[in-house]
Amino acid sequence: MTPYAEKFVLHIGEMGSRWGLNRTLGQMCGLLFVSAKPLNADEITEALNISRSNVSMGLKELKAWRLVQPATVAGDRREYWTTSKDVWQIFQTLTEERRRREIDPTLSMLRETLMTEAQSEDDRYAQERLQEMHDLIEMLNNWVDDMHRLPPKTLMRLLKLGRKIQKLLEPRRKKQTSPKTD
Amino acid sequence: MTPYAEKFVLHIGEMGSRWGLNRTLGQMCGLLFVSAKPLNADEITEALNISRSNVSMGLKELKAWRLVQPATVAGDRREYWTTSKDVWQIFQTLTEERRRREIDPTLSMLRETLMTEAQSEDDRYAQERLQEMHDLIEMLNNWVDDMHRLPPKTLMRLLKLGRKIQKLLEPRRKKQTSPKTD
DNA sequence: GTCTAATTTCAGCAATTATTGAAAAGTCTG
DNA sequence: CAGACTTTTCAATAATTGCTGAAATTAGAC
Repeated sequence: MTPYAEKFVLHIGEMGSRWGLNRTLGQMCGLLFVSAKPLNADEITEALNISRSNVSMGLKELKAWRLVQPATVAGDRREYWTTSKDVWQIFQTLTEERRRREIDPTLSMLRETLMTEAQSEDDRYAQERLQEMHDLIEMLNNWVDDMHRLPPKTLMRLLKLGRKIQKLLEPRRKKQTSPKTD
Repeated sequence: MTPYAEKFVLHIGEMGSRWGLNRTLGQMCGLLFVSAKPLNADEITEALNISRSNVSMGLKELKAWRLVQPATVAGDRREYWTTSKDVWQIFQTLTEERRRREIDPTLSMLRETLMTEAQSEDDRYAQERLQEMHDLIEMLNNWVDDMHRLPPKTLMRLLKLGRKIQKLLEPRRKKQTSPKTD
């Protein structure tokens, strides 16, 4: 690994541990991401200075995260690995997987808890908070789903538009009573 | 803590560890969130069955995260603590803090690395990936900033609109050549 | 089938992270 | 400013998480 790539890979490793992966998983992703060609397990082992078995386990996990894909190299029986080279694609996959692993179980828990009856004044207060949390998460989920269904080009346009979007929204208002914008 | 709150608090604790906090920090937040009144450190200690010193350290960290606020109770010299009762507010704070702790340093690293000259073909390839990553993060950052600047009501309206927003976007197009939507 | 190269598994060890109790520091009251 | 109450700090330890090498398994070549 050149110093150029190394700096990036080490940093992404640290970030990985904050993104549901761990240091090694992050480094593996980072390495594959900046590598022009797919790498085999031995190459990863050497580049990251970790054991062969660690690489094997890491690849297994990254497969489960849908962050790496196998590739074949002609005339080589070993398995090679890549990531998507599209950062947006990677970001989406990461987001989807985290949602499945974190948000969905939380929603289930909230729904389940909200089904049980509140036994006291305190419970009723908690119930309200839980309901609000549930509704917010559900709204954000729907929004994310909706955005994913848009053609990527449209989505990018929308993101780049930023708050200018407000101008498209305003003509729809029936009244415009408030002079302040926030 | 009633069984009602307990289920929630324990779950949020587990989630906390995936959101940059840790189990205890998550539990403390969860507990304060569903409590109608501010709690003092001893009450937290008892509710969560952890040591007094752990609570003290936890509160210190949560202050740094801007997730808890001190409150005073008349005629009681001890310090009491609350969280915002507005989930959206909490979500925003969490997002801002994570950005400061995770995204910003990553952006700096990317910029710094992109400043150094590529020494090889491989470096040049890596450089392109880094540039793309940098640009995507920057765009998302700008978008988030922009959204925060909107009045909350408008933002909520926008989120609830989901992909219907596309319809507002389309009249602006000069051509409408593609019949497919994705 | 057998031989060889490649990959996976997993129990044990290492490293990291979280929690505690005891002691120190801080703060309010008269 | 003494005494009682409260909070904080921190070194020691507990718990968790990650990594390794040896052995087992799988897959391809002949």
